[in-house]
Amino acid sequence: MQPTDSELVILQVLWSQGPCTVRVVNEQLNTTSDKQIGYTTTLKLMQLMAEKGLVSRDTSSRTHVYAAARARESVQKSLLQRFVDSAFGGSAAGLVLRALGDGQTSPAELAEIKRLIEELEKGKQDD
Amino acid sequence: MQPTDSELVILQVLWSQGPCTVRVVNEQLNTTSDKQIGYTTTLKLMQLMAEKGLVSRDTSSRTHVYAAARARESVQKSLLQRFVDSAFGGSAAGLVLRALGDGQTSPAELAEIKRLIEELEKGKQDD
DNA sequence: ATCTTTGTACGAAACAATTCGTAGTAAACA
DNA sequence: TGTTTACTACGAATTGTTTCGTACAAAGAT
Repeated sequence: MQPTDSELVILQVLWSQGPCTVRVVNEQLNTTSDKQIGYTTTLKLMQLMAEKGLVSRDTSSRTHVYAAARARESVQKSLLQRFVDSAFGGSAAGLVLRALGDGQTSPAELAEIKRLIEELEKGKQDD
Repeated sequence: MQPTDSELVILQVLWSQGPCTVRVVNEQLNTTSDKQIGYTTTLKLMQLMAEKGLVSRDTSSRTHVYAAARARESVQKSLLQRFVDSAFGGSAAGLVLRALGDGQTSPAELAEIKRLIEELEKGKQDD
């Protein structure tokens, strides 16, 4: 199952910080963004995420500890798949061209992408 | 304002076919996808899209004709911006690397992307 | 031992997206 | 002209997401 936008924000915290309590996540959200969000809102969201299987939780102590159930890369990949299909008619190349066309990408990043392309062209599959 | 997923599906029809009536769009949706959707559902959606400014409509004849209000490229660009921010922490390069890493991209497309990168490296901005 | 703090659970409200039924009207047609 | 068809408008049900208040229990402090 795919995370919603709010769920994704929480997952980002779990991915960068590792397993966290609700309080830590909630404070992270409130310091990172301008928008304030209530503690029980975060709690409820994370409980629903646990039901959906997006996160796992350790309930062995009173204060539960949550962890992302899937790796960041894996979730990004499936979100990307859906996004490419709906917005770019399935053409990953179309998306890439538009993403790079902005001139926002640094020379170093461009070089890295070029390197990847050259590897792909050398015949091998996968990253 | 950004289109929702369903709205985007309708926009895709309008972009590829040009201005259309509700009936044409609805038939397109029902032949393209497996899921059947009622005529009034499509109508309502397109009416809401007109209110939101996502489409314009010509009401001079009884059968209204709808057209996408913004160009495909422009909408793709803003959807992409949002997507990169929420799923890739703002890193377009990260997204590109993941999009290409699948091995789904054809050699011709890879070549085109490489060409774009080389142009960008040559110093110029824009696509 | 009591009071305060910190946690979970849960119900429900607020909002948004999607779906379709029904009503009414203009057009086409017999 | 009277009937059927094709269209728009609109209300409302349904579903999903986000929000938070309240209730209650465990832990910690006095």
